[in-house]
Amino acid sequence: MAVKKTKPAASTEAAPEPAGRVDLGLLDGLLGYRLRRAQLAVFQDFMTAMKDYDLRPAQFSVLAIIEANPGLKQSRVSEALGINRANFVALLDELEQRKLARRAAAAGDRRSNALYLTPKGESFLKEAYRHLLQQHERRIEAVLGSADKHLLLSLLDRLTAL
Amino acid sequence: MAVKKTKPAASTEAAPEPAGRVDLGLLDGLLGYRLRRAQLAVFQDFMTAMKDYDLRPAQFSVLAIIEANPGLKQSRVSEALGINRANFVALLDELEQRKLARRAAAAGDRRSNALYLTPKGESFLKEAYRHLLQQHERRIEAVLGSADKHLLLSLLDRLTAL
DNA sequence: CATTATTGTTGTAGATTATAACAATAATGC
DNA sequence: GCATTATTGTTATAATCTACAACAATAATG
Repeated sequence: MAVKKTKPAASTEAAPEPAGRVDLGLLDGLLGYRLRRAQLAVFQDFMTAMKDYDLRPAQFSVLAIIEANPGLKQSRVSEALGINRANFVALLDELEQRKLARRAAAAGDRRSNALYLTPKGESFLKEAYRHLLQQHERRIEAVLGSADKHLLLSLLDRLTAL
Repeated sequence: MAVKKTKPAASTEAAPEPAGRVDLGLLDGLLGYRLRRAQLAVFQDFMTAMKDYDLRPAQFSVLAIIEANPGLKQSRVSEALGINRANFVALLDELEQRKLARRAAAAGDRRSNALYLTPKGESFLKEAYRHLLQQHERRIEAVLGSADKHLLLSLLDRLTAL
């Protein structure tokens, strides 16, 4: 089928293929795209730092909310984190199996569970957070600096209120 | 079990339950958490704007990359977007079925596909992008302003290089 | 006290992401 | 030239995440 005639002969030195960088085109100006890439990088770094603790971002967030609001009802914890209450069940199940959190009877409502950290959960969270500051947040401040980090946080908050 | 003695009697007016806001605790200072919330809000807004076009962020990104790099090989497109090449197949299949993109023979490599937008894909992408600017990016600039948007973009890029 | 709402839960389906394997083809070493 | 190795697109599969419907127990309401 004469795919390759006599020879390409290179019109103007014809770069073989690697062709340098890929143009992002319309993507370049889209905030959502740049936000997603940054978020993936940060979560990746978070998970690397938490590898030894076997703690994913969602699990950490649940422990943190419970620590700051002991006795909060299960539905309100999931709601605060934007996690579907049906999906929250298995998430909490695992934290309970690992003896980091516990479901207790809620005073005055026999439908609800009041959530607490176990003593083990308290120390585990403290330790994980300490390690997170030393590894993860440290790397972030290395590229952002403290001032720009706080600036970024306030810019992000304005977006969350979209 | 005497769960409720005679009566709670309210120690200090004892707010019934709603208890105002939930304390974010350790989460409050974590960049990853704030980043994720912002990213979800922005993607949500993106999808709302693209509802009539039936275009998700990943699909838009593929079209945008192909438009900016016509003839780029399939593997390089997926690589540029950080999409596993196995998962990229079905993604591209759908765009091809919708006659927005097409696989063509790559010159000089019978293994590879060179990707192009169809004429329909070109106009569809242009139209979708126009609508995106008018709806989505407009709302973003309403809360950020142009200067802060560009500032945010540069801060995000520094994080991506983590 | 009958009706309606909420809570935790299970089951299920759709998306997303990662991995392994495979055939076709290309690139490389000798 | 030819055997070996690498790449490309693809399928299949599993893990994870998310959303939704349904249900029993319980609470709130009229």
